[in-house]
Amino acid sequence: MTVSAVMRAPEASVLRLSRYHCFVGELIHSGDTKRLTSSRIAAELGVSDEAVRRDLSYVDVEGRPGAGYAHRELYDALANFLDLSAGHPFAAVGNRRFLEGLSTVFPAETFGLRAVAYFSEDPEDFGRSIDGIQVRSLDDAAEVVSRLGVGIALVATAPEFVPDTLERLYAAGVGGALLLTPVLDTRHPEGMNVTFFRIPCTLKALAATHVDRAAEMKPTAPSCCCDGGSA
Amino acid sequence: MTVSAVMRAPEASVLRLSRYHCFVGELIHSGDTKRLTSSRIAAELGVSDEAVRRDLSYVDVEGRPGAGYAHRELYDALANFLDLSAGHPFAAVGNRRFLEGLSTVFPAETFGLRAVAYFSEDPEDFGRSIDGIQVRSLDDAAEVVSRLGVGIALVATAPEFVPDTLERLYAAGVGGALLLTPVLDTRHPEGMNVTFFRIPCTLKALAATHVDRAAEMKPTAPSCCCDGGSA
DNA sequence: TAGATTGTTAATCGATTAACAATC
DNA sequence: TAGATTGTTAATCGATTAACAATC
Repeated sequence: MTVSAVMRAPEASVLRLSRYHCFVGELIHSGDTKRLTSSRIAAELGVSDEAVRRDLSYVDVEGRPGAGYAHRELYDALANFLDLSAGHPFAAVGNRRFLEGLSTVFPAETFGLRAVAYFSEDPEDFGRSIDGIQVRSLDDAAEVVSRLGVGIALVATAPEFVPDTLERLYAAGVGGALLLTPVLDTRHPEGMNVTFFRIPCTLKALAATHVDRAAEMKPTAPSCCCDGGSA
Repeated sequence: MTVSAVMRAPEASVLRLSRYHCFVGELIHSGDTKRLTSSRIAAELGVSDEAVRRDLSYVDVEGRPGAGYAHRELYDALANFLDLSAGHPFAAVGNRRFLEGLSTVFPAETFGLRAVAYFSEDPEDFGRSIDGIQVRSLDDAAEVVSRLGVGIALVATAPEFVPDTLERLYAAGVGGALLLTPVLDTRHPEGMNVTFFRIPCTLKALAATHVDRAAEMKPTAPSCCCDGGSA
């Protein structure tokens, strides 16, 4: 990155950069020593190598022409850019069963993250623990969040609890939330960064595209999903 | 839609159209009779009204200038465009706990979808039921999927089972999958439409943006998240 | 050096926004 | 009719791809 040409990285780049962070973390973890070049990252992750270099230009790291990037250096630079610590803490909100099941679907440590607080909207869940972490009421959010220094949360409550949950998390100091509960209405605390992920909408979109009605119109274009149908 | 100007709807439009489908479905369900205009949809869903009209131009429906769209007509046209039936069936794959918890996070019927088959990779789960549906082995996928006419699936297995799961689903006739398990590698059966959703990457991206380092560079631009920070 | 790969500029592509005539 | 809203065209914006000089 040249010092003068500081510019905002597009959302899409930030998302890809976070994938590179996961990927390089995995390489380091597995003791990989092969050359780490933009085209290797690109091939592995299904993006173009120009995109990788363009994305990395937002990050304070330098590659070596002819050689590529140093694993650790790149990892640290990405972590720094993304404001991530080692085993970056996050909170999760949802019913106990879901939270329990989640940890096998998404083994946080593998990705350099760490669940440090669980909240539920169901009083029956309070006090029970998941992986040694007590499930608590959102009433405790402010205390827990500030004590553990949590800035981001995964939210998967029932739909009716979403607005309240987001407000309480934000009030407690959580600045960013990934919302897995589908809600149509996007209102949320001003200043809070919320990523809305809508399972039903994504499923519906899949129903639409898997028999692509428009396929007959673009016979020359490459097939829709071969180069990574990511969202 | 004019008949001659058939063109492929962009991915982003399809995703928004599926949100309109959810939204209009909810309006119908709640007996709403207020005018249904592009600007109303736009305001409610946090998109621009031009985008709504542009999106709807891909769909075989006509609005009435000065009046807007007929609820039912629009709903049916959207369902038709998206290839959706009423209570569109989908399968879900994951551990039992997660699947159980999922149904409160994502009440499918509310969104015009219906879980008709559950699969687990854990033999302990086989035979137990969730909401009256037996959890089965993926060995039964072909039979179940073809019998129930399932075309799409929600996949949330542990990471190591993902490639096998996708292959078996595809072999069983499932053409589209939403993958909630984070995987870096995007390889999947050719011809299968897979949407990769990566919880850890999205969380990391949130860590990056909630203290937006680049904010100081674009003082004139509107704040990043006020008009719907959707992904 | 020769080969490989970076970082960046220019060209392309696609999607969003603005604007407005058509029309209920 | 007058007011409101559609459908679409043109203008803008942003992101991706291509290309290549710089450089290890």
